[in-house]
Amino acid sequence: MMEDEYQLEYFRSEGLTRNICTSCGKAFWTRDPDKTVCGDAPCEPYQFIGNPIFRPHTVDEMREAYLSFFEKQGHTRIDRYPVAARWRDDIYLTIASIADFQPFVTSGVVPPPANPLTISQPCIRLNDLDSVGRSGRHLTCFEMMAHHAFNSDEKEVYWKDRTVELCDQLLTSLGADKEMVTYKEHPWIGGGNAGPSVEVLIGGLEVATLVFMSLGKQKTDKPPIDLEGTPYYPMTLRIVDTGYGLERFVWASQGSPTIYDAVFPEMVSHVMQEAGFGHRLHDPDFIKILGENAKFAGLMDISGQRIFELRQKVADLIGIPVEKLEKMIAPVENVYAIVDHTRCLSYMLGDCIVPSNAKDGYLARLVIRRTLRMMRELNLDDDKLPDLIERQMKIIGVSRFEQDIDVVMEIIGREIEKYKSTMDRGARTVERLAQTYKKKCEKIPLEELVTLYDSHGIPPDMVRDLATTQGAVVDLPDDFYSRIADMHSESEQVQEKNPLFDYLDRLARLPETKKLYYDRPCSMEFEARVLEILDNEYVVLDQTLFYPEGGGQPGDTGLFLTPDGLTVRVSDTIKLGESILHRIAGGIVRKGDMLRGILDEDRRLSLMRHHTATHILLHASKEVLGAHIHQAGAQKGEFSSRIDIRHYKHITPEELKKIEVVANRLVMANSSTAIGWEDRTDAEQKYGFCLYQGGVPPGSRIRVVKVAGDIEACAGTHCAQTGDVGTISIIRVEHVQDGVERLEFAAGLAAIQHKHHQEDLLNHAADAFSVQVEALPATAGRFFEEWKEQRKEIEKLSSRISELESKNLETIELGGVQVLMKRLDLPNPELVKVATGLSDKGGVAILIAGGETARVVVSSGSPKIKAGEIIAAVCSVLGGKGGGKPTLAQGGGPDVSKIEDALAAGESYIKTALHV
RNA sequence: GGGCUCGUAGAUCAGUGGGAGAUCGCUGUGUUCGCAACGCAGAGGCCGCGGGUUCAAAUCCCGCCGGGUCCA
Repeated sequence: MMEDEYQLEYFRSEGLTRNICTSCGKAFWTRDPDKTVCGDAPCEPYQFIGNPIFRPHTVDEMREAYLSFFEKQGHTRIDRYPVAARWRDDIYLTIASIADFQPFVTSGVVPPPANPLTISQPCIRLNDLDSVGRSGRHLTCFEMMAHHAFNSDEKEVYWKDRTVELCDQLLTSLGADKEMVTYKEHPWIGGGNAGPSVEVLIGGLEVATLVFMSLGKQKTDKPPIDLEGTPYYPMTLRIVDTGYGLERFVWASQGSPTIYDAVFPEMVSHVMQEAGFGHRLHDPDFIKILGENAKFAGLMDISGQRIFELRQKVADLIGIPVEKLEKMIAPVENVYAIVDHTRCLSYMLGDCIVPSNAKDGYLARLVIRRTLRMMRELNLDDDKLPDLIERQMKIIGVSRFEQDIDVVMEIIGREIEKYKSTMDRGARTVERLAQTYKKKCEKIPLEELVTLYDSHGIPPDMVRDLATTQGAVVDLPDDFYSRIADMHSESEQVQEKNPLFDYLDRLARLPETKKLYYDRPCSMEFEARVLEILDNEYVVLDQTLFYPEGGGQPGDTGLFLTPDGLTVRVSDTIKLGESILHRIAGGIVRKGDMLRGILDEDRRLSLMRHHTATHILLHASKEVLGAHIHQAGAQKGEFSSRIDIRHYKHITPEELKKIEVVANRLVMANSSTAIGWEDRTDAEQKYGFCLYQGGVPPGSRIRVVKVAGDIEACAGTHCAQTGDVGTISIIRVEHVQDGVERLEFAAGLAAIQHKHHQEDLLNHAADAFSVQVEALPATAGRFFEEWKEQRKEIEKLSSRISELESKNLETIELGGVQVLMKRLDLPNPELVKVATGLSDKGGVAILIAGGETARVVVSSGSPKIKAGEIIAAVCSVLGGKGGGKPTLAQGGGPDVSKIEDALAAGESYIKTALHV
């Protein structure tokens, strides 16, 4: 597949030959004609440990060396993008440098910020979490250094030969020997795109991948190529997508045992000191063991069970028992992982991710909890985590982050508290469970472990450890986590297709609907010609003032006036493709007619006020709560609207009032709203990704709305001045999910209406107590207190009554048993007391209370008489049912007039039972 | 966004349709020079809220509110 793609003129002119790896069978290019293996793991072991390939560089030095090299080669240096991929709705985290430019640049909709360009993009990948710290080379967070060129028919920048040539020159500029480099052919398919690619290997380490993205699943006018049974079409853009691993370059430049030692020297030594084995850093035997371990780990894919194989191999080589090795290595691996994870967290939190139980916030929490778990294994106190993260942020450079370091510290502190309480709660739950199963002499079943993990977040190995100390046995299979994964994957659902999509073909023939609502946001009437009518339900016009649903703003409603003078109701407006559909409810509209359109003015104005108010509130929240505030969803309405914002704790009533005041100050400042279409790339560079609060709009140009300091890409209709909003009143705050707070508010007249509604509620409540509204809180409090006291008093009195009653009651003797049968109009608890007072002494009582319905209590102290059976007989006379235990039963029935008969039925039952 | 799970005394929790409970804490009291420990007595509950089913709901069903947790 694609063999021809690798016959580069550059390879030929430089004298490289194409060999086949005797180990893996893959083709590779090399300057050494005798080379037989491709140079990748596991075909070739690391050769650079203790024997660096490049001149020594720190992380910062290496990044600078790379970027300035490509700058000198005509590339423009671009600032890094955030690790939270807010410009995309398909991934949460930035996983590669090219992710910065997807989908709009790579699909050709938008020009790149520069061409060619170079960047060092921090990326986060959590796929190989288990290997981090152990393999010596895996990281959750790494910087992908890259140079990208975007080639089109109009502009050819450079392609394969130049890319490989630049790579060669870069490597030699860093001090590498060109003879050692191999280029392995590695066709690349992923994410709907494909193309030839080469992996760049040196000293047994893959340091870069050069991808030539040139094919896509999306249809173009060029003939397709078949790859693995799927047709791929040549793309309009051919993209040079390179990825150079910054950390791997630094590692290879230092030749240290692991990547972690090279990348985070200060952090590794700090955490080692904290964990109490810092002295080992200078122990040559220990360093040798680490080196051997890393070399073997480099040759293996260590996941799951493979870690045991690795341990065995290294132990054999060094000649110590595997248990001893485990004891030495495992804590160091934890140190490495902690150091990696804390840097990952610095980027996540520094780039304003808020930990949560959903979405990207969950990924942050996952990493935090993993880190805490490993710290506990090293006996490091939880409270040391903020310090570690602070150190990392300072090493990276605090100015490189948007989030305030104090906020990051507070977030971490809160997460530690949450983790502690989850673990404490978990420990208690496990303890109880262990006792239960221990008593039953059973193993704790898998099912319980699944519930503990899935519903309570308690990892199974913790359950096992805790249960064992309680003396219980746990049934824990090795493939626990994959079982959980299987369980979850069963519940996948299919996405519903938009039924309107069927109209797209018909609409494609029509000209784009002219959007009058942008030019004349305050106009409410217009004339337009009918271009098309779909299924007598949707009307398409040549132009319209009706705003279609979008950005959380509902579509406009209103009327059409036809040439015949008839009115047709417009119940909704929807955008589909480049056309705007007006949904009509009945009425007759003909193609070609000129119509007069009239909006529901009050509704539309209210929606505009709410939309502008949404932007103002977001800005006010940011001012009060911090830089991390961004929108997690919003819905506008005519009478109230809501905006969901990311925040790491509950908004207090004081903060809420402050937000409301700030928002209303912005309203009163009466600043003008500025709205304009801007080039997407320019806007992103100018305003940052805060632009995308309500999702990412498509297209090369975006509509930028500036309201009171807030700048967003937004398609909605807005007030011309902030003062037009009138007033903003926050109705309530709601906690939607962890890390997300919902503000519900009303603007303009709706705020006044809301105030009226609140007043009505208060007045009604005050009327019920016959007091003034001002006295309401005190009065309600007093009533509730008195109610509770009186309830207690009633309880006391009625138990006193039942005491007195039971003293006065006359029993009869039947077959040696004291029997009481009586109508007694007392509440049920007292009936029970009277009855059990007798049955406790061996007697039997049948008590019936009258009222709306009859209530029966039967109590028996005699083994011969079952209360549950008597009650059935008694209640059936009363037309009802009842039941209970042999000693005590309760029931009732609607037929109050039959109480005497019911007592008689009870008596005859007892007589039969006692053979009297 | 989807799934699971929990809301009962100040705290931690039992209670699978029929008498609201345990442990700790709290108050008083006894023993003590005093404290601790212990003995005795007592206070403390809209069983999250609202509907429904039932003769009867803390318990079953539905909705809401509030926590927790796993996954994408």
